[in-house]
Amino acid sequence: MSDFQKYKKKRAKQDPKFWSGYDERLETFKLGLMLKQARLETGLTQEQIAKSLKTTKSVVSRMENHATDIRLSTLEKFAKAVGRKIHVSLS
Amino acid sequence: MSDFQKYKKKRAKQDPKFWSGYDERLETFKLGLMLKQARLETGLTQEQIAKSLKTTKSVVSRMENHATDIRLSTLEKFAKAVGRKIHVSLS
DNA sequence: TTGTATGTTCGCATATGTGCGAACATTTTT
DNA sequence: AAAAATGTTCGCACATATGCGAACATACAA
Repeated sequence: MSDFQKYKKKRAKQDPKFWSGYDERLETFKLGLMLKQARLETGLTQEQIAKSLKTTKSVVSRMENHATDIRLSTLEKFAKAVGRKIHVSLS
Repeated sequence: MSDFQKYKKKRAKQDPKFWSGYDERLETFKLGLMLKQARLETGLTQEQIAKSLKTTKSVVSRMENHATDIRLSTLEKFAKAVGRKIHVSLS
């Protein structure tokens, strides 16, 4: 079962209306999940990332979970901490 | 001569130090340029985009030129106005 | 040149993301 | 089970992007 499915199931239990058609929320969640995946692939904890970013673990957690909207600079910082780069494109 | 080169030349005349090695500024400029290109391809004016976004042309101009940092939601709005979608990825 | 459309820059007010610590929850380890 | 490590959530203060109008600049057309 993927992280995505896990989250969906768990969240649906707490809040049945969560998945009732909010595309935007889905998108922002997927972004947070992307960040989480990237972090997990490095094997680092949120606290280690936080230290690298000179911030706290609560900030990192919010990025991965509740970031409704996010600045490009914030994305770039996170990417740097996990040794990657952000790419933005239009299609 | 590309838009990029045009801008560089013009800006260098006004402010000789502008291009002295600020990668981040270069990146954000390139993002604004990407937005501008996308708009020009549609043949729309900034004011038309602005109307579509229910805002003013000054806002659109800033996005294309001076946006140092920018929110994902702002990018998405602009993309929508030019009939595109934003894609964000990590590499 | 004179006007007209388009684009840029400038404060200022407002909205909202960000940084932080503390309390709590969850998972893992011993 | 108990402890330790890791992750989540909540307020609050602060930083900064965003929205706006007005003045100015630039490009194009009559």
